[in-house]
Amino acid sequence: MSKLAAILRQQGYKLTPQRRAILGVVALSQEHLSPAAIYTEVHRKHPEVGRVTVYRTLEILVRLGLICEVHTGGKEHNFILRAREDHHHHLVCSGCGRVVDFASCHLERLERKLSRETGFTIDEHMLEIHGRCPQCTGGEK
Amino acid sequence: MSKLAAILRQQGYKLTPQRRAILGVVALSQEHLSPAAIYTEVHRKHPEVGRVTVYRTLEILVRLGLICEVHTGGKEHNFILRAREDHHHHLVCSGCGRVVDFASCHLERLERKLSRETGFTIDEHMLEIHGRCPQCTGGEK
DNA sequence: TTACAAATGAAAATCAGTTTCATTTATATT
DNA sequence: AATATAAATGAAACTGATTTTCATTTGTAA
Ligand SMILES: [Mn+2]
Ligand SMILES: [Mn+2]
Ligand SMILES: [Zn+2]
Ligand SMILES: [Zn+2]
Repeated sequence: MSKLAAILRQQGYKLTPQRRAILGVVALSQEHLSPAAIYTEVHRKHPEVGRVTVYRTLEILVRLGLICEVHTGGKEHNFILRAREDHHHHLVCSGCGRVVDFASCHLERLERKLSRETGFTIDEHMLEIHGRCPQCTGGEK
Repeated sequence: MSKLAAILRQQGYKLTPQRRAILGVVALSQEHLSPAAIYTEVHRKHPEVGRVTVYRTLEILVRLGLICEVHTGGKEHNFILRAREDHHHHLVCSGCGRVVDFASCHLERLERKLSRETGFTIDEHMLEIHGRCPQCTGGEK
């Protein structure tokens, strides 16, 4: 039983063949994946898995913090396995979708300032930087 | 003739009543607006303006760099006049959904460092901070 | 005026994602 | 193993924002 499956089980979710299949695809991919891409991949080996189940499984994985969304600018949602660090940010290439992780962001001072000025209690932040990777820079879109 | 209208004209776009109306709404708003919100506002005074024209005009304004998109996390696109600030970020209350805007984020050094290390050309960043507003702090999830 | 490419909008299409609901199934309990 | 049952599933219908199509209108230059 995979790591993800074990966590799902432990959280009280049933371990269905459909979920196993989806978890397998998500866990093995190094790239960020759209629900459609996951569906296509899963469907190849397990034609009994429906699109709705892909969406629902992704929803659970996000809720449990096992995957996170990558905002790529397109109209589809994109998800990627969450790394273990608590700071996990993305540098996304708007040309090819390539994603570079980074962890340092030095937002502590900004957060303290905002907290002081607004009275908010700060829990977390989401930071994404968009640009073009070396291969996509130069070649026009 | 407004500033925006003049630029449009100068770029070879025809100055239609519909575009004047849309430009007026966008130029006067201090907030970021969705196409639907702009349509509603414009439609009040100029019922002859259709939704499609709102979308098409916004597309032109983005292309000319006169407005920019604000990523709010919702499903609608949101746009705001470009002139005002380069940076537009959100502090979001996870309790009640209240949103506070802020502009300073001091990510220049981080962006330079990432650019140097990865070879990426940096275009923009999206920063969202989540927490609980004064009214919601103390309450449960 | 005239000419005509540009612009418009009603309607239809698209497209990702969500909801509904009748049916199936994983798992805990006998 | 048999049973009970809430959870999970998927086909189909729906949603809501955006896009496309295309017949008609219009701003602008000549
Ligand atoms: Mn790239
Ligand atoms: Mn805002
Ligand atoms: Zn961070
Ligand atoms: Zn709040």
